[in-house]
Order: sequence, then structure tokens, then C-alpha cells
Amino acid sequence: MDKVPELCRVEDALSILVGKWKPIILLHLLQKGTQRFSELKRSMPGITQKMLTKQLRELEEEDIIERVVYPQVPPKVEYSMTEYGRSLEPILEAMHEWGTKHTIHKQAKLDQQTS
Amino acid sequence: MDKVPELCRVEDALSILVGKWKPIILLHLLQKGTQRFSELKRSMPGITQKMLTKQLRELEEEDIIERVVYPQVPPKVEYSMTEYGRSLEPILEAMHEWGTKHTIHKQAKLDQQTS
DNA sequence: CTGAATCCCGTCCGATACTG
DNA sequence: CAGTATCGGACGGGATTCAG
Repeated sequence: MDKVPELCRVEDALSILVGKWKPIILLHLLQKGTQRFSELKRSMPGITQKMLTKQLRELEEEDIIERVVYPQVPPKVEYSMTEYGRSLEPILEAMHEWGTKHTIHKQAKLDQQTS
Repeated sequence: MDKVPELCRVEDALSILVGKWKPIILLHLLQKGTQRFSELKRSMPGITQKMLTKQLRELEEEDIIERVVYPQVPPKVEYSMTEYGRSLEPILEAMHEWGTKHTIHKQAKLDQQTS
């Protein structure tokens, strides 16, 4: 880790993962491979088309995912992780693991207070 | 990684790191150990007292940092990472490393477009 | 020195409706 | 099917002021 916090690049990684639906979008693409817009939407109950579009566009902008449009009727658009995007997987895994422990940690704290 | 994105805990870890000043606060505490409120403030030009207080409170709430008040005049308050909080360090390091590469990646993309 | 209390603005995000 | 357009609420976060 850089000795100078002012020059740290943690924010750069963070800014890409932040967004109400980005982590879950990435997990779906990592686990299922290429997905159509409608498949992603079905996988995420509660998300609106507007939000899904926006988050996908932002991830595409950072080269994390790839968007392929098939010029046909009805339209077909496929999304997939780029090879570069896959380099985020270890971080997502680490966060998932830590998050799982944290959930337990918080529960233990609650139990302790209640007892 | 969990095979079910719906049950993923990435967000839990993310929610703790997110906040305009949290990563840098954590880096300062990790690198310098215990720090007084005023020391942290001096280390982060641009942060307001309100924001520093708020972010510290939120981190304290999650057991990531510890707050010790010395009842004296003038007041003295020291902050430090908890042992539990230190478990976040690998994640911060991974994000810093990834962020550094991403900065280079973006620059390469720009150069390519310009050429 | 270490805060708390206000005011205020920009952005995120949801709901809804419309389109090629 | 895969979007775009518009409206509006909620929230993060900055500037400033007051207090123990």
C-alpha cells in the first residue's frame, strides 16, 4: 500500500463498484457469462429499465463490460464481462467473503446486547 | 463466491467503505496508528469538521474504528482501528492495486484515441 | 479542541409513460 | 426487446455558525 494516502487509488476501484445495482450486475455476468438485457432485468426484480441501462452504460464506459448490438427486429443486445473486467473478480470475492463475516459479526453484537 | 447473486454480501462490505472520506480515513489510521481528531483533520485538507465527525461515527458504529475520549480541557479524542477493522486492510490494498492499474488502463485508452 | 445544529444544493434513484 | 424522456423525492455532502 502506498505510504501516501493522498495518492491512494482506492477511490478509483470504489467508484466503479458503487451504484445501487452494479455489484449484482457484475456477479450475474461473471457467473452466467453473456446475458441479454431482458435476462439481466428478469434476474433483478425491482430494477427499472432506466437504472439497468444507466448502470450498464457506466460499466461499459469503464471497459468493465462489453455491449453487443444485433441489428434485427426485435432488437437483441448482449452484455458480457471484458477480460479486463474479470480482473475485478478477486475484489468482489474478497468483499463478499468479508461481508459474510460482517453479517455474523453484527448479529453476534446484537445477541450480546440482548443477553 | 456464492452461486446466488441475490444472497451476495458484497454490498455489506461496500457500504462500509463508501463515503467520500472513509477510505482515506482508514488508510491514515492503518498507517499511522492512533490519531487525534485534529491530526486526522490536518491530514485531510478540504474535509470539514462535520464530515469528519460523521464518517468517524459511522465507522465506529460498524466496529471498524475505536473512539476514546479523554475527559479533560481542552478535549482530547483519539481514534484507532479495531482489530476487526484491520481485517479490511487486504481489501483496501487490493482496491488500491486495482485502482492503480485502472488509472494506467484509462490513460492507455486515451493515448490510443488521440493517436 | 471536538464537536452539534442549520441551511442548501447537486446527484442518485424510483415511478411512469413513450418509442423504434 | 431495448431502450429514452420527464418528474420528483431522498440523501450525501459542503459552508457556516454556535457550544462545552
